[in-house]
Amino acid sequence: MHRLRRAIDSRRCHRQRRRLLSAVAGGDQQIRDIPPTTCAVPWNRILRAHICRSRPDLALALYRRMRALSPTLPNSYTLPLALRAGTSARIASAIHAHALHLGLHAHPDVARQLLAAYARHGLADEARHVFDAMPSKRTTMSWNMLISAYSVCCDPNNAMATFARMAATDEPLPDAVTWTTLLSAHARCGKHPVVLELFGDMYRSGCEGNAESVAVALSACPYAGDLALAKGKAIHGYGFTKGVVRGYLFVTNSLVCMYGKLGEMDDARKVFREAGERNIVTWNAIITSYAAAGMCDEALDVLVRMGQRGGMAAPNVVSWSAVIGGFASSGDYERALELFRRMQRQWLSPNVVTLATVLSACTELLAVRLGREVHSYAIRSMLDRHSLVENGLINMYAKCGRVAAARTVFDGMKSRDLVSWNSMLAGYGMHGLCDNALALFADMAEANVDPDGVTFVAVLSACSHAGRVWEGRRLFDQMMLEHKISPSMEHYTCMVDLLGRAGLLKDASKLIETMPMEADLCVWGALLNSCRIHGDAAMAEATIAKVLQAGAETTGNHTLITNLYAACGMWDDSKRVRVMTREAGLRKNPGQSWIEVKNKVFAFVAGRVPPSLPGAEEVFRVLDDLYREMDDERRSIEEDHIVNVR
DNA sequence: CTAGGGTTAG
Repeated sequence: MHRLRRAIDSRRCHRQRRRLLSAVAGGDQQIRDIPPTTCAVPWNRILRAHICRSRPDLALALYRRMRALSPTLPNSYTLPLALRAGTSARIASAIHAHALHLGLHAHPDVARQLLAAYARHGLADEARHVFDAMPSKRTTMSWNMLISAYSVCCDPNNAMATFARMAATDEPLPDAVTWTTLLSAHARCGKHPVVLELFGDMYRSGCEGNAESVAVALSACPYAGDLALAKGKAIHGYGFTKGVVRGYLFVTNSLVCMYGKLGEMDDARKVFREAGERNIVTWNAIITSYAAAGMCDEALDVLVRMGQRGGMAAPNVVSWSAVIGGFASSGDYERALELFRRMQRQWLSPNVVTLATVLSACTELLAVRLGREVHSYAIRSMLDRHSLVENGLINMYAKCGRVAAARTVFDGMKSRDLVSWNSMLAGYGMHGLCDNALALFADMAEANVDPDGVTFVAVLSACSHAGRVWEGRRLFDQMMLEHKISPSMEHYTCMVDLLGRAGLLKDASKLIETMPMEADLCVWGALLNSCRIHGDAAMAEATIAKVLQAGAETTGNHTLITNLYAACGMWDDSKRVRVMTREAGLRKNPGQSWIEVKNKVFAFVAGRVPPSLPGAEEVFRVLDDLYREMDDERRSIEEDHIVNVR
């Protein structure tokens, strides 16, 4: 019946099809001249042709034209084709609406393609709706598409629940694709331990591991803690026995990356060398491995070699971002920024990840000017509304002292994630704007965003800088009782600082005693600093005894203690520790800084007058003035603190 | 003439 009708349609529409084809070949203007028709078949053929030639834009234009001529023209063949051409969730919903209008939503082909389209774009609720209403028997494939929808929208819990629902029904069994989809649902939102557990479940259920699932499992290995390398090697071996290592690019790439992330450069290089085939991802994986191992020059070298080889694998944004990120995380921010410039000179467009990396380098260098330049670049390339860039901007502006600019970015965001809130709060905290921080913290609760440990570090340090003991104590309790966050060393450091600065030295030292972990140097340092501020030599002495007893024989520790004695006016003790330090053979690298004036670099080493500094006397006179001003400022702030505590 | 799964940069 179907075939007969298609034959009749075909003959009736033959002439129309030819006119359509020539109109389409002539470009978009001529599409408007296509005569009205009552037959969908010729349209469908051209739609299919466009999709086969990977021109979804032309296919969609044709579909729009078709509906403009007559909304009832599309049939059960047209809608699946249009859905395949759809490039956004919005288009998928529009075609769904057309299907409902035409009464074709229950047609098996239409329903299946609707489910596929919703899954591709991660509209899980809509996918679920179509799935539940599907007329035909549920197949493994339709289950897989629903699970995939949850995977795409980063909802591993519902992916798992759907998998459980599928397992509870006895008809369609999960296959390798079902398992792989479930694995990737967890991998893409960072639930790496679950990925490895599920990979084990998959093996135990008797499902054959294939290249795709092995690739996902390998990508999760570097996050498996102490057993990471052992697990990675086990899965490597498993893949080998299944014959999915050699000749499977995805697995090769996953292996290079896994070994690289674990710092096993020899293994990473070995897999890379022995790979029969390489693509851009393979090259980027080896670049990333070098960068992760801190071998940034080697990473750059590979990138340059890629460029010289020419042809197939030219370096792309990922290659460049990886090298830039490598330099940035090794602390060489200047090199990172220099490479960012070089990348732009090669006419390669940075993307949101590149910008986020570059912004973090700007932040560390306190390079607001360059940061603003990156901001304007982001606006021009329309990347400024992406949360990754926005969070980077908030962080950059806040840490560079432009708190108002940071707030402008924050206020302009359409949706704020935890990182946005934490960056803004930390910005207020580090500039002593405690009231702003506390107000924003209240807004955060209002917006139903759950704070995490980082949030509390930000607000607690804001309180400690402003001497707000009562608020700080309340927040600390709230963190533990309401939010069930167990305090980390950082939180204790904040609290010791808060209590100590306010002069509550006994409370601070009592808190250290009741801490569930061994206090580290930061915690002791906070207490000692408070002793210094309040001139409590006895408490300082007792504290130092405890630090020495804890036996942290590091240079920094000795220097800290020396300075502390000196600050408390206990010069004899200060000298004693200094001698002790020298005897222990510990020497601190002297602090250094340098400035560039007219292409000449002037270096300053702590405690040493530069031999060839013109106008040294003048410099030191200005410095003395500055010190005096800073001291006055400090004293007035401390007086404020005392007033606040009372 | 036909759906679903995979690797790299933060």
